[in-house]
Amino acid sequence: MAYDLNKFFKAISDPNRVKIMELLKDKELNVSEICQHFDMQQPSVSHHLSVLKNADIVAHTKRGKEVYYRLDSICITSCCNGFQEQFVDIEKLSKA
Amino acid sequence: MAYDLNKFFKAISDPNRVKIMELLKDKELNVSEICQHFDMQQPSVSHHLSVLKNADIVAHTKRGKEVYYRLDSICITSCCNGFQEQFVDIEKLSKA
DNA sequence: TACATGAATAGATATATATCTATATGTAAA
DNA sequence: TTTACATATAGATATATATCTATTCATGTA
Repeated sequence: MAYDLNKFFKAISDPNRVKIMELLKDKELNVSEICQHFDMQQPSVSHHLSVLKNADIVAHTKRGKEVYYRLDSICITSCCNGFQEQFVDIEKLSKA
Repeated sequence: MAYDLNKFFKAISDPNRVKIMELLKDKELNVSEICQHFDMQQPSVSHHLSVLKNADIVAHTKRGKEVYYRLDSICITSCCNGFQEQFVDIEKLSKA
């Protein structure tokens, strides 16, 4: 099944999820560590993580009791580029 | 005031609005012409257009009774690129 | 095995948003 | 100067989503 671009954009259209992505920019973090940066309760953070995971924006690995999350940069790049290409004629743009 | 990236992603996270953007890919259309491609009523289409306009994704020009809408490719490009740069380390990515 | 801890899930509720109908506004033409 | 038409706005309602509390599940440890 083709990747759902709409799912990607729904996922990143929430500021708390974008903030999670920022936290994960260049390091893995587990759920508790992510929670420390928010006023939300842990289940809310877990909800946002599941939305991000469902859009393939993050991946996760369980190590012991903790679940570590990390960013999938390739997904971000391909979605952003794919969307652009869908609407922007590169040649036309370079003439502007 | 800085451009609100979240507003951009909220705007493009609705499939009907993305469809409007597709219709406007390489031509201007007025509201009635856009309506013909949807089952929604005209006020709903106007609502979506106002969301897109508010995010600077489309611009409009009134000519006589009609209001013509067109895509702002530069906004799309800069938002997609800006978002990518916020999360993706280009150098790291090219090594992958 | 019982207990403690980290994370996910369930269910309820509040908030945001998409859509509708009705109406207002602006413009051209009869 | 009325009338018709294109679009926008207002207000109501339905749907989606974010958040909360309570609970379950999984894992490690006493």
